[in-house]
Amino acid sequence: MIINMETELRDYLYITNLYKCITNYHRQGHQIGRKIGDMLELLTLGVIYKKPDLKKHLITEGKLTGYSSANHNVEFCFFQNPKDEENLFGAIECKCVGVETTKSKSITLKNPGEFFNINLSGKWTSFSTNVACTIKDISTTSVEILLTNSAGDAVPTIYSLSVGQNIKLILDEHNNFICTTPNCEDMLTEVPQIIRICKIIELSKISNNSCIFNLYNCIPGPQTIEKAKQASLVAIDLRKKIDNIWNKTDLPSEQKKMTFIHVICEASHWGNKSKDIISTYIDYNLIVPDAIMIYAFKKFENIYGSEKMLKHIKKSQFKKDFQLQKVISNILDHFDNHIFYDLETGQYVTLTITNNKLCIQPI
DNA sequence: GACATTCTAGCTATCTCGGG
DNA sequence: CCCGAGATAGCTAGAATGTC
Repeated sequence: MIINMETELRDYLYITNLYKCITNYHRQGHQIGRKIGDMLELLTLGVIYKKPDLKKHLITEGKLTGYSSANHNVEFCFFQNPKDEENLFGAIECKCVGVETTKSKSITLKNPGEFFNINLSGKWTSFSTNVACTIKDISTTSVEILLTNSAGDAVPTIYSLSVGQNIKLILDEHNNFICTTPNCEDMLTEVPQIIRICKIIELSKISNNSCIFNLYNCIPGPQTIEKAKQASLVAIDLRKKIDNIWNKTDLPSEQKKMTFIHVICEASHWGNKSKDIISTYIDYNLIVPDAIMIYAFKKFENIYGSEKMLKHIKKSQFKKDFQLQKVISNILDHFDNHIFYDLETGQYVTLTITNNKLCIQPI
């Protein structure tokens, strides 16, 4: 199957569907975030391995020195002569920026009947959805809360939260208000639509008949712009060194020796300014659709189990582990090798070597 | 091979600034 | 003055590397 990108592209920022998937694993942000990056690299590596003429020029984690003398660790480097790492002609850098979960405040409540409010509204909404969370009962290990919402389109609901558990208040792209079950085990099913606002209520602890709630905001990757600057600098520094030009349009592409490709996932976090930066300075920017990343995580979960799967998501494992190579290859096949979606032309592309140069080609 | 150290890259807290 | 968005600064898990 080929993912129709119309189902994912929007003209506003939203919280990626991949977030729903990885939330189910209940891992720490750092831990799972790194693995998303690694999965993106594995898929990219899988594409390269399917092309023997690309693979034979490949060096992974190469240290490249730019015009400025700065060193850049680039995930995938292509040399005409890979043995001696001579004559660089291509580089691929992968970047992902996940959902940021920031604590907004901590609230302590003592008696049944006490409550706090959470507001879910955005610039685009003409109304505001107010959610009131009222304490019904406090036991030694759990708290019963009543949620009512001003939109009136959901009946008041009672939840029982154990210490450490959370519920998520969500406004989807059709302005539906949804509250997940405590410690939601399958957010993909519970929240089928695209999420525009997500706030988390977590029961932090219970002591002396009072309970403490932590409130979190979920924000779609505000630091994409920093990643954009970082990737752009690497592209420029290498371009100046190899082709002696600053700008990607300073030479016709057939006269350039080197191509820099940037692969991103969770593309819905990349705002216009971030996209403008990378498309100004980087030759090609390719998006891996959320649906492919989600499918890959599900596949790893099925094969390795949710406990052990993270161990298998790493590049160093890929080179020696033929089963892992097969898993990745099958994932790519499942999407008819339509993995990279070109940000600028809006079509799926594949990597090729043409006239000793790294190129992309529409498929 | 076990343990320590360093490094990378993604996550999060804080600061700043502008609009209401 | 408050709030929220954008920008910056700082933090940390896991991988890579070094040391014994």
